[in-house]
Amino acid sequence: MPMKTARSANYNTLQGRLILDYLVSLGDRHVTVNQIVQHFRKQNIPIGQTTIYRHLEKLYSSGTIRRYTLSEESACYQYASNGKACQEHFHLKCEQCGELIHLECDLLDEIQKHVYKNHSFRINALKTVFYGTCARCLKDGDTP
Amino acid sequence: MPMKTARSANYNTLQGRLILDYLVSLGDRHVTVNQIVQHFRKQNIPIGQTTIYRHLEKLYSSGTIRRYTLSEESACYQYASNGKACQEHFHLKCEQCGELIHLECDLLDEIQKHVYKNHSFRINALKTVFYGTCARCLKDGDTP
DNA sequence: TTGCGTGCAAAGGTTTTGCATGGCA
DNA sequence: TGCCATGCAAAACCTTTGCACGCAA
Repeated sequence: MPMKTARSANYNTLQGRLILDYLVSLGDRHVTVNQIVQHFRKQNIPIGQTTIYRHLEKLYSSGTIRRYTLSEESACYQYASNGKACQEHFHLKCEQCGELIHLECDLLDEIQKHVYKNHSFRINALKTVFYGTCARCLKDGDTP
Repeated sequence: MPMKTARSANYNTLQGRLILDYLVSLGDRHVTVNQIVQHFRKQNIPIGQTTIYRHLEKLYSSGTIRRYTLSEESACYQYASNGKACQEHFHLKCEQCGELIHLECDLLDEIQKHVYKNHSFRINALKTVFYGTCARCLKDGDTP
């Protein structure tokens, strides 16, 4: 009998390939579900939004893409290009300009250890994003 | 003539008082709009959710309460009692059971300072959530 | 009396779910 | 052939808006 784990089979389908290819092609830009729907509609390859939601969920769970909740709008998704390396550091996302900063810093390593030791919580660096304001936007908005 | 600014008159109404009193009574805990609705419904003092939304908006604009957009759920509100409370700590969200943990820890304060000093990034602790696995779920899922 | 406050209903938007059909393996 | 994937429709949510009426000042 086939191992009936709680995981999906991950069939190789046209829609699945198209969605991932599109995200990869965007490089470090991020898109909303609606933008993805529009993209394929323009190409006359309409893909149901339900399908898109379900693929994004899978890709997000597996760490292939990142998910952001910028402002109060809908969620944004972005390909986690350098997959491996990014598991070992955190990400800073500027709420103003949307820039994503990869934070390579020993302090962050300490955080993970500290929170695990003292608070019994295992941080998932893949999904954790620090929101805030980047240096450029801090300068621009000095006197609002 | 009365200054006709874009601001409202802020009448002193029963509903307005009840809502603020409730938030104050919660101390540093935060609640969603729905929780507020339920609270008053239980007391047989039902207040329309529209009214609650509008009061929260005013209180938020004036800085009387804080607003969180934790995880992907609905917004949370909390009385800005002493200026301290939740803006000076982070939140941990368990990906397994969904529990939200308030992390009171000096180390986190250091993070903010460090990231600002060394990486010129101002972290928004209100928005930032650490995702991971809580103590209970770590135990439960030891051997999956 | 004036005009904001209230709350019902309805609309708007995002995301999820039910279900029958289609397609991968 | 057995499931999973797909996608339409509908539901489930959260939040906002329109409107008539009530109430504070």
